[in-house]
Amino acid sequence: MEVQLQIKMNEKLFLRNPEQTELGKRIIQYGIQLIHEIGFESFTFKKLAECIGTTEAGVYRYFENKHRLLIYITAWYWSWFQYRVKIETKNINDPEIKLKKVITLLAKTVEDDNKTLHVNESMLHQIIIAEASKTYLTKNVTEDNKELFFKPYKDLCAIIADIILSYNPKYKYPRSLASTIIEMAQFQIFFMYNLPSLTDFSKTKNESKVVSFLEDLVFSAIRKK
Amino acid sequence: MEVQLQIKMNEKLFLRNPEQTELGKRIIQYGIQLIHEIGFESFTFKKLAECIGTTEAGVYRYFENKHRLLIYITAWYWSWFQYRVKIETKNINDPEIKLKKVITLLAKTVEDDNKTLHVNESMLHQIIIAEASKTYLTKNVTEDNKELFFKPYKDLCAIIADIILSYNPKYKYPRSLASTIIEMAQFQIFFMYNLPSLTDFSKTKNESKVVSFLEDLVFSAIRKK
DNA sequence: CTTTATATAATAGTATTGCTATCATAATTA
DNA sequence: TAATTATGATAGCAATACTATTATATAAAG
Repeated sequence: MEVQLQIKMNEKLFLRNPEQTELGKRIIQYGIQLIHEIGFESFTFKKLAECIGTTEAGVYRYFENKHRLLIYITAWYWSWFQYRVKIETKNINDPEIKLKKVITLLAKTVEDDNKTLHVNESMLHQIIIAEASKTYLTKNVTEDNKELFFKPYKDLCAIIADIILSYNPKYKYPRSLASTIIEMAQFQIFFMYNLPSLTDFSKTKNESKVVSFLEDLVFSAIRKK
Repeated sequence: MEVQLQIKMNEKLFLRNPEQTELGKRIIQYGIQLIHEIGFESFTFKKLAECIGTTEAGVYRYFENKHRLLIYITAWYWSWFQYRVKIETKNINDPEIKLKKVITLLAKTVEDDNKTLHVNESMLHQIIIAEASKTYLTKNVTEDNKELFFKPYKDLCAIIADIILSYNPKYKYPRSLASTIIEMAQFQIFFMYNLPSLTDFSKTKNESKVVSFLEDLVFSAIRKK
């Protein structure tokens, strides 16, 4: 039996649904690969088109511009991540264990999930680390936010905030702590590999250390005093 | 008596020292203004040139490209910030008070410091919040890091890590906590204004709340248990 | 007081980026 | 069989990201 995973995406993110055609799927697949390879700044639709044997105009039929494509794959990632959180924390009632599970999921390298054929999740995770902040660090944040482009990210933040509150209902900053965990999971990994003196993990380069740091930080903050 | 502040910048950041000429200073002054106004993505040397009454080629004589200019002003900001930390924590021995001072400096709006005539620090702070991550989230990090472009940021991180250690010499993650404080001071403020559901400060929009959150986070983590 | 160096202005030019538009054709669907 | 739909092929255009050349004004050095 084969199980396949389909994620329902915000329709305003694309001009034509890339999940529904062969070319569309290749745009996503090789888009992820190319951004990973050369970085978002050097990435162009022309290069992507050459890479998948179509024309620039062909890619533009699916996405308004490369920034929209980045938002699309980022939103896809966080939706997928939320699904993982749900299945991985299923039947766990202890909020401490739940929270630890989430932190591990956030900071540890993912293996490619074969349920989504054209998405390499491991590569995607690396893109999220290096590029995802660029989706919202723009003059368009407010508009893009109104279109609900960041909904998957915000929903995840709300889910984590809820776990925090169920651990300690009196903790005053559940959402800020949630967004801190998410962002720092990405940033500390990026720093560890690229600017190691900004972390304490320079020698080992082990994502478990990031997990330990975040767990210590979070549970110190929310432990009932 | 007039006191003026000069910050010695890494020579590799520019082609010609902008501090030493009139045009150079205008490039910095109006560069900050224009990036603040239209965002780094829309910012071009052509627009800047028009804005200050020179030509595109004129600006290129000072900076290799706009990314270098962004690194320059970011490095300037962190150098200046480090100087502020030094004078503001002078004669304070208690590491707790020191750390609180640093957090306040990080998260609270700065007033324009008249010691630096051509730099509007308040505007610059807003650029740091929205654009500074883009200096290192590139495929060039490693190279740029080797050229010491991020030294001011890393030095500040080390200074904060030292204060953390003097508060609790046994704390295991002083550097990661330091970079977390710095990054989160910027991100929580950005979220508060632009994606408020990622924070707990949506209604008040008050930077003091960010300070409270960070203080709570930091001192919970480093308090001796 | 002349020579030299320095800073800028003015202009031109080129490759790449970031698009939009049009037309033809192949493959599906009604 | 007709009508969509998806793609391919080609063209074109304005903006971006530079580099190069020449002229001129000014300041510093001899």
